[in-house]
Amino acid sequence: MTRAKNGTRERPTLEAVAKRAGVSRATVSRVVNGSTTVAEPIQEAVRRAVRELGYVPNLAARSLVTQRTDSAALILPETPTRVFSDDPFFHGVIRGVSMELDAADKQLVLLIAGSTAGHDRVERYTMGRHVDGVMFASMHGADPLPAALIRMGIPVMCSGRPLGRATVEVPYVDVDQIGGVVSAVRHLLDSGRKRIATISGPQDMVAGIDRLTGYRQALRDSDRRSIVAIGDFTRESGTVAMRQLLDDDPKLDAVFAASDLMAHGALRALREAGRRVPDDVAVIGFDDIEMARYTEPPLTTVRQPIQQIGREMARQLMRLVAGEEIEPVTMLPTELIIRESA
Amino acid sequence: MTRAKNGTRERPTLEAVAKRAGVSRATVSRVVNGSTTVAEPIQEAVRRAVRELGYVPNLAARSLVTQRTDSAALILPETPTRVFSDDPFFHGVIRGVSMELDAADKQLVLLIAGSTAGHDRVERYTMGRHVDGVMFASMHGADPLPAALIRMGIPVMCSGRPLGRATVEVPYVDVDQIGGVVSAVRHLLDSGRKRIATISGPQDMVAGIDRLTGYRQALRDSDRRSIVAIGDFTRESGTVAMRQLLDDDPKLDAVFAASDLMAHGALRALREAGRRVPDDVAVIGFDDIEMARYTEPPLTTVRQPIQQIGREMARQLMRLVAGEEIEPVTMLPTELIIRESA
DNA sequence: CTGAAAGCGCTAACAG
DNA sequence: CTGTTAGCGCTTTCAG
Repeated sequence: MTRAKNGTRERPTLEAVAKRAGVSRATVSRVVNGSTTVAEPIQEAVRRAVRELGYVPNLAARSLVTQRTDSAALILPETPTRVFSDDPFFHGVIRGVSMELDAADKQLVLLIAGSTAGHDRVERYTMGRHVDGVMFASMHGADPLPAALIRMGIPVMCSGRPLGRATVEVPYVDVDQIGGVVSAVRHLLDSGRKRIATISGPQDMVAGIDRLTGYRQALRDSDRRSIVAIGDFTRESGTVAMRQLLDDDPKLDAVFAASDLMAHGALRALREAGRRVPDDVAVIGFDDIEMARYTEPPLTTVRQPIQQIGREMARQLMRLVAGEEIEPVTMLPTELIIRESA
Repeated sequence: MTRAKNGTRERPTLEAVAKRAGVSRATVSRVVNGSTTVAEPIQEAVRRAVRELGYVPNLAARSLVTQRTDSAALILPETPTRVFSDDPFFHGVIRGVSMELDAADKQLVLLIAGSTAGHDRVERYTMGRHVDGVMFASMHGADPLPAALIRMGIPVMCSGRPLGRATVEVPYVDVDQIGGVVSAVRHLLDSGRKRIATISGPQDMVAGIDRLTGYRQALRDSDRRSIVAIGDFTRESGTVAMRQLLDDDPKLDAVFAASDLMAHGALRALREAGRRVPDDVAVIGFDDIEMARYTEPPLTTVRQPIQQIGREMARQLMRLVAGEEIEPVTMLPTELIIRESA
């Protein structure tokens, strides 16, 4: 049997260390926090006492007075299943955020909140000032939490423009979604495609909305009509959407999919339907994930710097936490990567 | 420009709410924490004051006195890249932990610590009592942190037997690795295979060590000699190891890979070498990941209940946090799943 | 350069 | 049922 220690085991406090070292609590605090204004011999004595007692500062007590925790949260309002799917978005953002926070010696706290209960807990956790700042990735619909946190004075950064009319300004970093899509669709137009369809992303997510907007905008300037099917960014939904598109308009000769995963799914549906890519139908994706180079044929796609989104979010957040001013929106570039599929 | 609020914006405290509602701090505290021993009209008054002021409890202050945070950490000592690779282990454990913590209304705090600096931060974070308990998954080598936390009186659970001579007992949940491997190798022996090789996992991880032990143990009872190559659980390493194995012993007729991913990689190397599976060489993997059913041929494998590892870790941890006693080791069963590859 | 004193915001006896 | 009181463990003026 293992006996639960239950936290009740006496933990040495500053007081204890002070007594042992024969100094005051204030002095111990200074040494522990690296103040240089303490005489060397005393510093040594304090450090020995710390070591002997195994003293570790109580962070709750410290942050109660300093109002800082030296940690930041990244909130992913998704189920673990989706976070760990083969969509490399989360992976990239987390990597970027990690790197930047590492450099600032801040602890990254990852909060995954797929369920409603989870979302409520995250709200309590962040509003309760367990972290110095909060980042959001992959928001669905118009989540009121970012604005609520800002009203509480807690720094917030989002990846992707937050949906909903903001009563307060929520800063965010995004990539030039519309510009990227427009250049993709233009490429299709320029190469003489007549019937250009799109497989769009979910319309409760800003990336889904913006990419559809980009598609419509690019077609508006031409005389082509739009042909739309809705997916949810997954491979499977791409296949389903492509089939439907072929049903709707058997003569379509190009398709822009709002994610590489959906483009991959579309490739499969096209193959099943006996269409050759790019001869019969040109395909363009979005994201430039690793896999895009290994599909048959390799995917023309719009590259977005996912990892940099994470870095930029973290960097701006650190500035906010430090009390600096920042630009409310940071826009990162996208780039059309031309391969064999279009 | 967005002005940083920097946390300095006056946040209403219990005191403020109490004054506004015309009651004492204690009463407000009772209402906020759902005590029923407060007269209904007063409760209502307090709730209104809370609403009007937008009061949110300061969790640092609360946990300073309650000694609880209502959150638990799951530590993944890996880089984000590996955590988000196609190895479904992390995904499964996180899912299991999430579900169990959800049920207990505790916040899951995910700490990813690939670098040394990251590991140090995690140490400070957990030792500083930011969480009520700590879980470890996928430990490498003999990490001293679990034992250190236990000595501090912080409840700890590990997935997989912790390596290194423990000065204190670190409770863990594991699956019956050895039993699973033994049944796999027996299956190979029973079907008449003579030269059974293994692609083992990394030897700084307990899963890697135990599965190799199982292999050796099963062969010890027979007259077969062991043929070993070391991988690191990734698909790529499986391919490399299989090539080497074929070099070492071109006549081998069976291979046990310590993970399905490595088995998948091995399949590829075998195909390249012109070996048919299972006719020339039988292959067995470990994990029973989704993909195992879609390989060519489908993989015979040892199923381990990954998600349940997470659930069990979280459940036991909650008991420790509650001050209950638990069994120091929880063993979960494995099961040989026979498909076409062996 | 060091110590004393005053809280940070909250909960939990203990009285009344 | 409600208010008073006493800290939780730490940092930070302010004196000395």
